[in-house]
Amino acid sequence: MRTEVKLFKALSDTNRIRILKMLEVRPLCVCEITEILGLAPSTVSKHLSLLRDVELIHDFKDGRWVNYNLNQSLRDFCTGQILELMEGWFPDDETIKNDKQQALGIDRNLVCGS
Amino acid sequence: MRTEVKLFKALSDTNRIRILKMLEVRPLCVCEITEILGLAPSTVSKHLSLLRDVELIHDFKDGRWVNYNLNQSLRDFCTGQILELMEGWFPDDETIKNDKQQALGIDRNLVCGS
DNA sequence: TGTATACTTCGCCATATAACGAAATGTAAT
DNA sequence: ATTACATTTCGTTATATGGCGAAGTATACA
Repeated sequence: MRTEVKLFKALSDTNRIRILKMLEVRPLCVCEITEILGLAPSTVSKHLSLLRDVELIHDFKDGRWVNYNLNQSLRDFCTGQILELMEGWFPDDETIKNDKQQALGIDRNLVCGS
Repeated sequence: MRTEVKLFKALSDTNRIRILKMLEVRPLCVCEITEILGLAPSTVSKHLSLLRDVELIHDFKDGRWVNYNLNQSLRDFCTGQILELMEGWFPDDETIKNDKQQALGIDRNLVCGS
């Protein structure tokens, strides 16, 4: 039961939900997510490591960037089911629509180190 | 998004998960749940009102008892989906198996006011 | 080798949460 | 009416959480 409670805890935060939903669009690096959320990098990093701990997301390096994407392998029963379910959620949420729009257009070379 | 975050928060606690799973067996009154969880009645009452707030459960009176059961009507998209999903979860969890066993056998006339 | 950039870890603070017991409320039975 | 019992509300306490900035780590480029 521990795992599942941790999974729900990971999902119990607006900013973490926003991250998951923007990763539906495409993989993003930390500074892109930071830019979209408007939080401190350290805060975003903490959210990401929490989401990674419960295997909702996965990270892979690309040079100096760390990219995050949704866990595609979905080995874990509960986690996979929840991610799949949430694909149909928030269709009309303005924040999420806006986040996704930004995720599409954002260019890390312009955003990072600005 | 508020609603969904509140839903996940409601699910982010071991005791509340236990309550939901024991209510799969049958409706229970507060003192029965209190007995099974081994918590103070005030604590259980608070958990129940939290679960009711997000419409995961429903209450109905029976004399001096307040019974709680799972929200059957499942009007809300997310809540219903989650409840349905969770029916397949925790099949081997010892705590939950034991809780359900107790829920089956418990008699409020013996348990309450003891 | 040194510097810039991306990210993480750490330490701190404010707020949220889960627990309890005591007191309040509501209902049933005497 | 009074008493007993079931439940809820309130006040308190300890711990968890989310936020930040500063310091540390890692990678690329000059």
